Amino acid sequence: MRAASDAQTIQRSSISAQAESYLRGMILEGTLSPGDRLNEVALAEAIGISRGPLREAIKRLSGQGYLTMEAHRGAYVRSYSPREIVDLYELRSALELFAIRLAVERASTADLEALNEQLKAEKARIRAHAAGEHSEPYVAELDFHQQLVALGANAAINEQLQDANHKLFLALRSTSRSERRREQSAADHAVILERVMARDVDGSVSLLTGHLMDSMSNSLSVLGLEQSPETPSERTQHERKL
Amino acid sequence: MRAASDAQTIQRSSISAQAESYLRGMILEGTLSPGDRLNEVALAEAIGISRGPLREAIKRLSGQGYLTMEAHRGAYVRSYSPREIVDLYELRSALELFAIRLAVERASTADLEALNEQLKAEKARIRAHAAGEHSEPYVAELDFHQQLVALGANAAINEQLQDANHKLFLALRSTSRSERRREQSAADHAVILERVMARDVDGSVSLLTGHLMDSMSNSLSVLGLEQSPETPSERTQHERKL
DNA sequence: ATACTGTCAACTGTTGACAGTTCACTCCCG
DNA sequence: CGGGAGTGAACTGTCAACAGTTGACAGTAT
Repeated sequence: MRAASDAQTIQRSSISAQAESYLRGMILEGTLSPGDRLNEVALAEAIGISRGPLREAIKRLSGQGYLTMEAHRGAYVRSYSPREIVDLYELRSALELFAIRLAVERASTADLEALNEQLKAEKARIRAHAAGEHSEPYVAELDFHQQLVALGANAAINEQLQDANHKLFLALRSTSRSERRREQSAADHAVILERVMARDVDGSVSLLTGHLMDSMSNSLSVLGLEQSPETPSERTQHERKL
Repeated sequence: MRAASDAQTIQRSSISAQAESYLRGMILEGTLSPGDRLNEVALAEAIGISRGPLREAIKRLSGQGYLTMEAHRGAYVRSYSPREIVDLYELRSALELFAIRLAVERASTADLEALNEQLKAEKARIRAHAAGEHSEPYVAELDFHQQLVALGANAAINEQLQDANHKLFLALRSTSRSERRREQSAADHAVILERVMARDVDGSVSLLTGHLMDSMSNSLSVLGLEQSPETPSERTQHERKL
């Protein structure tokens, strides 16, 4: 743990708020992995605060779903079962497919063009990173989805989507994505955005549907899971029809 | 406040967990209204616990979005602007419209029939309650949506939907619904369920879309708001097309 | 050797006291 | 008589000590 020094440097706002973002950072960046148990005294000492504010931060994060708590046994970094991962993908689909309709309706042309520029820049960056091997590109890809949905101008949906994306990111951190996949993904984005700029609701929705499906099935296969733990044929069939 | 006596009686699990469900109860049942400030010492004393666990409960509820916190000024019961209410309605639509597709795919005929029976019973109850004036029927209506979505068998979506419904319930508590509306709503439910039982995806989706739109526009007009605070024509147009 | 029971260390849950901030009220000055 | 700085009560933020629970380990009986 890099702990204390960093926390000291922040030194602003309430200690419990600091602890919260510090902990969230540790979780999101992988210092704390799913399933890990949080030892209060050790953590508090490492951060350089007392247990009170730390406990409050833990409670808040558990309210947000990043931690689970067992009575008298402490807090654990939440881990996700294959089923829960599929559920999260579906949740994400529900939000994005609705949001893209809103975006087609509401987004200003200027905003869309700005996003388009950004997309081009990212494409170039991916090529440049040919063997660079950062995990950034995945974050960048999430960014596209996030920003596209943001153009739907619905704060509640944005918030939920960001939450779902964070959790998926956690659940899938271990899986690395192939160069090939990344380029495909970027290409998909471009086509989707093109349809949105043309204000084509049905086209946008169907392209995004396909993109989300690909993304899910790819992640699941990398994890060594079949598409659908329960009812393979039905589930696939459903996704196709959507 | 009825406070201490009740809390004493519970006496199980951790005090902070007690405090949490106690507080959530007060919020959901209206003892605490949106905008109210929570005084820690007074609340703690009323419940009969010390401030530590109470603060933890507050932090957890704020993580779940029921409370907002201002530094050195305490916790407030979250209140919703008209815009946020519209956003919540859209979030709910996004979740339900996706979930009903899942339900059409996955729900067992037996489960659907059970829900159908329940619906009939409720219809009868609404008639019986002619001038009974309970707020229950609204809860019952939420129940239908909740259960229908539950048949989609996606825990993440269920959870988010329940959350959205709770928040809408809070935001709209003051508005009372006419007898006429309630019967219309129950009738809608019956038709929707009928389409689901026929495994008709498109029919279910379009009926549910209409039902959700009606529900939203009705609530907003009761609140004295126009459908869309921002761009009336566009927004309405969008909803129609959906 | 195995199963059961009692003990102990480690950790979480809770409390009351202390420190710092905010807000409202008062008092003074223009 | 109105407005602004000063003061104090009330409240939130933080801490360190205390109490209760859990799980593991060792010791004993079968």
